[in-house]
Amino acid sequence: MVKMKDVAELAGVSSAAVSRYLNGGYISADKAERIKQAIELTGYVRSSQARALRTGSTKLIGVIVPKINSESVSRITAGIGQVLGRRGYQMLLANTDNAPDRELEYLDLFQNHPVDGIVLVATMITDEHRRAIESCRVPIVLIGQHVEGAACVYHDDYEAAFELGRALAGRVDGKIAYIGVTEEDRAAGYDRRRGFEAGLRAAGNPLDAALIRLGSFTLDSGYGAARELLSAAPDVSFIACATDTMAAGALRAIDEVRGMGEGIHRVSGFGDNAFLSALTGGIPTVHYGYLTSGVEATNMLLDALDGVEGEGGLRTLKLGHQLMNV
Amino acid sequence: MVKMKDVAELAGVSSAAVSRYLNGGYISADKAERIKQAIELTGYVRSSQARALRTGSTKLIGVIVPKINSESVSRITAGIGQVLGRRGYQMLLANTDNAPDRELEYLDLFQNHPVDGIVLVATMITDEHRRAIESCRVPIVLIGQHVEGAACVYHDDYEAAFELGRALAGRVDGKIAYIGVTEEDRAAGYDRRRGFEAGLRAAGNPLDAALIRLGSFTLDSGYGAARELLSAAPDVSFIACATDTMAAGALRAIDEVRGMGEGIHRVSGFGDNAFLSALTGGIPTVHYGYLTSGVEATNMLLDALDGVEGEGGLRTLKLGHQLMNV
DNA sequence: TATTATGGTGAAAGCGATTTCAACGACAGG
DNA sequence: CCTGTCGTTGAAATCGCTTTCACCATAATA
Repeated sequence: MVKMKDVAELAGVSSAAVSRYLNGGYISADKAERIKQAIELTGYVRSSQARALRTGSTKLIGVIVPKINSESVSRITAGIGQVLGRRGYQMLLANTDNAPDRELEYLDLFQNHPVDGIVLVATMITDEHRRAIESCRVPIVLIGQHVEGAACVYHDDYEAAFELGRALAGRVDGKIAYIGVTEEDRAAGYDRRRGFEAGLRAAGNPLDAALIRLGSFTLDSGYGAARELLSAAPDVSFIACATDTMAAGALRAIDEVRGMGEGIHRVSGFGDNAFLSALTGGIPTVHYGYLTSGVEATNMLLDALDGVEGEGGLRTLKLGHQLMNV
Repeated sequence: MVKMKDVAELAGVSSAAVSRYLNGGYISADKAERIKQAIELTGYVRSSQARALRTGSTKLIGVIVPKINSESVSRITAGIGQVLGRRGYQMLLANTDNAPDRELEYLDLFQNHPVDGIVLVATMITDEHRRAIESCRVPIVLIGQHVEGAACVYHDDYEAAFELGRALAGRVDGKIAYIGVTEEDRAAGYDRRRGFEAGLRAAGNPLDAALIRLGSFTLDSGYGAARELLSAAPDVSFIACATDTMAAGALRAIDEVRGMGEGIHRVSGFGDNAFLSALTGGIPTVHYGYLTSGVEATNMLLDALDGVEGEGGLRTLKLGHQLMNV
């Protein structure tokens, strides 16, 4: 492996000069030229490990996600990856498989390991999380949850759910049911349900608490909850779900119970899943700019790292949403 | 930041002893105990950067994928991540956004940067790719394509497509069309089409070359190709697609042209997408163990790295498949 | 002419681990 | 008593880069 010293010798300069050449310090034109040629000749590439040890920066960003194979998450990571690549960083991906304590584990791992910053695609934020985030030695940006005192990029789930509820209340005749997710997930659990309830109430069609079920983000859980709902309350005519994935499950359940194609106008979701939209022609749902949230969060993080002072810095950013098919 | 020397001083030993303690070298029981306590007391964690510089190993694996937000890829990465986590490695993810030259770029980047090995979720393998893989300084395993002389984990797309074609030929009455992808993607493009054609032929119902279209892996491209097919050849009664995603697009096209719900028994795909299956009740498709391929490839790579000699080493591994809903 | 900038330069000091190496005490065998 | 072996040990040499620092020309200013 050719090292900096070799290049320096070949070019007849000191390695300090080579380093300066590489990092844009004082260097005369002719030496720069000689160094450039020596580098080309030898095919030298600098060891990022030595560099990392010396500078303390690895140009690595840790990204913690709850589940890699989910459309929303993969769109977010696509956005993160875009920015990272453009700005000369790389992504260290950690998948927690929906286990919130593995988030903590990785938060810990990443600090003592080689990352310059962290993007956490958050689900549940416990006190332990808050503490871990607080005491994190590298900058960290959250996506998907709004946490006081932490930098975050999120969507206003309450407001979106409110609008969806209000819009649906008018269009649906008959009873509306709701399949949510755990309220420990503040955004997708608590905010969406509360917002939806408030929206329905505002439109004069409050949600019957007996018609609320809990799913677990999966298609099957949506299916199961819907089947149960349909047999417990056969007069339900619409099932709103906290995610498009669960909505797909509910759709299948309705189709099974009431005949194929019936479900399509009887469920709503969150997330504007492309598959779902194509296959159903579009159920009522909320479109979030997932890719954008990845982009924004990463830019925010990298700005902080690269010391772009500007107006920005680590802060909180609420992104817009869009009601679809209502 | 507490470093090894601090721990050593506190424990009254040399840092060499601490290092040996950490790495399992000669150390007496009482010193080991003292070191252990000193570490606990100080909360010492060793700098992976210094370690990487000294040992030349970073415990990082580069993973190159064509597109992060696709179900197959995210299942593969889920598998990769599982094994990596279990075996003490971390994943450096690179997303090429379907640009094969960015694969080369990353292959290059990863070699001179800090990875111990590479998993390449491959699409098109050009000669340049072959050369890059050949000359790669770290071990590399391919997923999804069979390349002579390289370690790879793949599925037999030809055989699977053949079986699907043969099975469908009997069940479908009327003309069958095919929407494929670029043949530069040997597995998903060339092999699937060839196998499918051969399967139909074997069942005495050969594919009309005029009914073949080319998509680009996206839902929209499947939709577009199907629309075009349906108007160019209105007597087509079945559209086989090279991916489930394109099949979803074709489904929408058929529904639009011939009425809702019509498409469901008139398309087939590859990949056994969960959404598609739930929403349609299941179109004919091929189930691949994507997660398994990630797991197997990663184990293979890590075995090679960790010097597990065994029967294994870098080799090629063909995984099975399963016809669904035929 | 005597100063002070100013653009360039290389020697050398780390960054924080791992690993070689020589050495040491103790103890067994000859 | 001498020698060899065994289990341990710490000093010191790297790993490959960045960065300070002192220093040197040369040009600009007083």
